[in-house]
Amino acid sequence: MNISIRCEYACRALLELALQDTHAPVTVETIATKRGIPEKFLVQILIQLKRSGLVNSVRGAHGGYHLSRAPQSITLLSIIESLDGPIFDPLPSANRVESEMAAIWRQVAQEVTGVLQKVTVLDMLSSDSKSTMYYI
Amino acid sequence: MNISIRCEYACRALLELALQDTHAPVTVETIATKRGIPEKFLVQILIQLKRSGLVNSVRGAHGGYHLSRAPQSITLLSIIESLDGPIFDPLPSANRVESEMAAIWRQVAQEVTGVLQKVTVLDMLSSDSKSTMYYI
DNA sequence: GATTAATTCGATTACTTTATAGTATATTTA
DNA sequence: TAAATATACTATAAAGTAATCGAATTAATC
Repeated sequence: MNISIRCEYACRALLELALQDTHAPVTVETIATKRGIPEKFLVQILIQLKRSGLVNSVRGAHGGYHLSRAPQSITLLSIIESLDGPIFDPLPSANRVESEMAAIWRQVAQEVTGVLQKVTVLDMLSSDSKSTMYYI
Repeated sequence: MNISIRCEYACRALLELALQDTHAPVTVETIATKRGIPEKFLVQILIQLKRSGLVNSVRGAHGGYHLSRAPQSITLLSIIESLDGPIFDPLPSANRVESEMAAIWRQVAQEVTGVLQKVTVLDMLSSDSKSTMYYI
């Protein structure tokens, strides 16, 4: 029950993109340097975020990545699911068809989903000291 | 963001112990057989549950494991933390002293903690078809 | 055409989880 | 006290996942 470092990196990257209110593309290298993320790892993360439709990319000179929609419409749940797949899935009862715990796991999963849906990139932006000077 | 199979096994074992309303000890072998858990793996799990004070053990002939307190006072949070340590800890920002996401992660961790604290072994028992005939 | 930068692919390293085996220790019963 | 029962502990193997690196390819701009 933890957040993978992939998700942490993804959130940091999205924070950096969210600072570009003009949606101007930011290069992988810039994000990696400014947010302290291994560049090659970040590439993979951004590709997944793109496949899930959270970001878009522009190739070639002056290219890079930018958010595909407004920060307040990108939830923490969508970020986590983009990288790790659906939360609590598969249920830990893989070896049995359906364990005696399945109903409980489904209930917990639903409540956690609710928690993660309430948090958006805009919320992250508000608590990010690096961005405070910009977004006000 | 999933539940480990250790937690699943731990919950199944606790369900089995909770069926013994007299708190009579149940052997590892019995639990393993009835709940489909690898026996030697279960031993490790039960030792952890004992160290956390969720169960007690009796050695020797007619020994085994039993709950240390009432099912409704054992929460899912305490089970998960007994096996995996504190949830959302360490925060995924291990490489930085404190990342720009730390505040958000703490907030999410607190809300998830709340969800897991509300579920007890008694709740699990209620949704376990194997125990329905007994606990009513 | 040269440059810039994303995209894709393959391979590798490190770590964690899951599972098994064997031995030691404690308790009960006869 | 000997035998049987059952937990406690240690070590390690097997499997799976996470994280990282390098090189070649594709696409856009200048």
